Amino acid sequence: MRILVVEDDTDLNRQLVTALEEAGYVVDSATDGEDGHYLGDTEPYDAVVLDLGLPTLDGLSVLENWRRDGRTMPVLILTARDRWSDKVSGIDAGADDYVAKPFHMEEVLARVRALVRRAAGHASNELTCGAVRLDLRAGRVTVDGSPVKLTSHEYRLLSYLLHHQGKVISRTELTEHLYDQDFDRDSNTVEVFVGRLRKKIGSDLIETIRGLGYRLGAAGDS
Amino acid sequence: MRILVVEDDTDLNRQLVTALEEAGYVVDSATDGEDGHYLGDTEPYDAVVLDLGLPTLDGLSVLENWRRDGRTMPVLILTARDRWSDKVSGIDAGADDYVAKPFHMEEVLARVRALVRRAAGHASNELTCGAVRLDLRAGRVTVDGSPVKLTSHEYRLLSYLLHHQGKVISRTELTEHLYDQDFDRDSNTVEVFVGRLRKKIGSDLIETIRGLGYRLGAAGDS
DNA sequence: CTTCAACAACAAGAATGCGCATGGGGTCCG
DNA sequence: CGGACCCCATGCGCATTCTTGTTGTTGAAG
Repeated sequence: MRILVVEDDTDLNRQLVTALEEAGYVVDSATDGEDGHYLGDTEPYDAVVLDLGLPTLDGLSVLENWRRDGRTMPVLILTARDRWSDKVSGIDAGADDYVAKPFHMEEVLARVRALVRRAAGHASNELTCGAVRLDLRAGRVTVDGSPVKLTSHEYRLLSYLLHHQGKVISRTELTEHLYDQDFDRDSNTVEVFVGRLRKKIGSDLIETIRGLGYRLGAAGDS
Repeated sequence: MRILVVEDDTDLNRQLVTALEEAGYVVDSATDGEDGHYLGDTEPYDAVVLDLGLPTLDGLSVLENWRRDGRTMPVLILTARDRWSDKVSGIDAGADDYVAKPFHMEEVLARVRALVRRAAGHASNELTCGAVRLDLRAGRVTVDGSPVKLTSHEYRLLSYLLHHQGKVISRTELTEHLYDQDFDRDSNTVEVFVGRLRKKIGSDLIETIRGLGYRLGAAGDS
């Protein structure tokens, strides 16, 4: 999962990025409204953490522009406790959730988790497919009840596939969501990881759709 | 575990800090309401000892502000014996426990212990994981029944991990809770202590989650 | 039916970077 | 002064990641 953080306070920005990365996300960040807006328009994020008070372009405008351009990724607004009216305008502009500053990092993480989850249409913190079960909160994976040890990239890949069960995921989509901006596109890294994952969780789960990509779950054919 | 003490009587403040440090906590302190409020808002404490009669900003207001900002750490109120009504307002403001002045230091320590324990979801004063047993009251650790001698930092580390069994704890989280404000973040001190602790209590207990942090107990992997 | 091209899976080596052990220097204590 | 303890820096080992090359598979054209 790939997250965008737009926050001008460099200190807080770094904190957010660190915490999100520790939680297993791939994170890009911007410190002003224009950069943030550009990134959100051009890169496919699974969620955005957006501060409202930003230089060069106000957070609300950023959000409004995104929505006008048809960007639908979930957005978590950071707002000062006393700026209550912002919340109302934020709702109008298309925000999905709020956290008031100052906040507990834990709370932001929980809300981001919920946003990503909901955006993919899941209700619980556990994703399952066949014998595979992934606990988002503890970051733990089990197959048939017995725990499986995954490296961080394997975990991210599985998490993304589980969030989009039944959908055909192209290789480009995977690289875009599993890596940050600058990544060498022509390499078969993804295939290698799919292979490893299959070896660990069973090869019948991830289906290859030749020429298009991969699909997890949903025994349907094409 | 990291504790915040807010108490304007410098004498009492020092006593509290000393006693808590001797009990194995990392302690920050403030002598007026504003400083205290700021610290509680910005640093991640595991518990707070809060006097009510404070200069610049009343203790109750400090507490109310914290709660309104979503700070959920347990707070132990110090209140004068004859100000009974404070207790009621304190409950409303979100306090977790009380001690009436004058008090026995032992009582404060016991209550802080209980608060930290409950906040982590434990009922007893003994934390165990596998063969390791930690007695919070006596500050003693045994492995397979035989006592183990830990230095104060080793003890703090183990205590924190035991309080958060099964959770992945990042290095940043550890430094934040095991050290006070000013501490050089980029050094491998934490790893050194994890290494020492493993040598003393057995290396199979603390699991390394590469790139994320450490986890104690819960044999599951990810 | 054969051949060829495109694509995917796999294997194995190379490179990166993380985590760990070790030892020195500093500080606080008796 | 000596000892215990803590912090920090260096260097090594190894897990993880990435690349490269080869083999296998599919589908269409000759």
